[in-house]
Amino acid sequence: MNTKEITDKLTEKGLRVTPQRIAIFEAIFKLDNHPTAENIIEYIKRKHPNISTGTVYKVLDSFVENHLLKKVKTENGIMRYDPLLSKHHHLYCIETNKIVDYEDSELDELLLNYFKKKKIKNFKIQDINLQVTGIVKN
Amino acid sequence: MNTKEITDKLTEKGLRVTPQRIAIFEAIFKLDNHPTAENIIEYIKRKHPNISTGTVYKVLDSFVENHLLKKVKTENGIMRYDPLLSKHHHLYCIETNKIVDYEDSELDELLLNYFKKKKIKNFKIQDINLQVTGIVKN
DNA sequence: ATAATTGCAAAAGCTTTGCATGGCC
DNA sequence: GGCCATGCAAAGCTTTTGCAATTAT
Repeated sequence: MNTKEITDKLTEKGLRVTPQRIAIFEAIFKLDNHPTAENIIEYIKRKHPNISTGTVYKVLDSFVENHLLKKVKTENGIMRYDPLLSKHHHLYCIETNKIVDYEDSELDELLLNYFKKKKIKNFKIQDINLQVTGIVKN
Repeated sequence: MNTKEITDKLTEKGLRVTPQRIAIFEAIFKLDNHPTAENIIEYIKRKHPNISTGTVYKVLDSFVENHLLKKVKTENGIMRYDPLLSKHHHLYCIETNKIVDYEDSELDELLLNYFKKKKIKNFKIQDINLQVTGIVKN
């Protein structure tokens, strides 16, 4: 994801292109492990020491609203950010806090069929999300 | 769940029986909708105006550690508490913030079999949890 | 030009902590 | 009596907010 691609994505969504926004976008891809706001701020401050916390939070919110990122909630309540936009689930490593994306349409169909058959009363399903916790092996 | 039952449960776990602990346990059952710490505090203060925030958090932590409650993380990062201890999933209502328990062994088997067949590389599964978001209908 | 974005600092909101006091076993 | 739990208040941490100054279009 280079600067031109980021610029295009922002423009496409009607968002103004600023150095801060580009830096935040880059950081999320470079950091790669569903970073927290703090991770992002720390990373960016190396090159842009003046970026402010408030700005990063505002930009992240706006990216989530504009479907450029997804917000991922975690065990301890700290939010993390995910650039993978297609439907997917997450594997949570309880030892390292790593979050691994898990994408499989067979699983999604399985779940969809299950709930089609089961028919939960008094509840209209909008989204089904699997959280798998365990340990990453090496 | 009456006072005697609560007392027994606490004793069984080697926890001292105090009026605060009993009140907190009662509150969670009376409130019934996976209450937040704040919900619990507000409820208890009607009868026990002197109970302190710190105590409630400490007691809740200790209950979770001793497997008398489960902690439920939510969309916005505020923790909620669940007295249902058997394996189950949650339906999240995005309109009312209600959390409904969903228990079905057929679903659990389905998931278990799926992952037995799929074999995720480099990951040892400990727990599988489904989060279904949608709208409660009346 | 003008409307949106940034930086800064203050504050909010939930949760944790330390310590003296009090209560349970 | 001894140890554990409570109350209180302070502080911690993540996130939000308000506003003047700056910047993108």
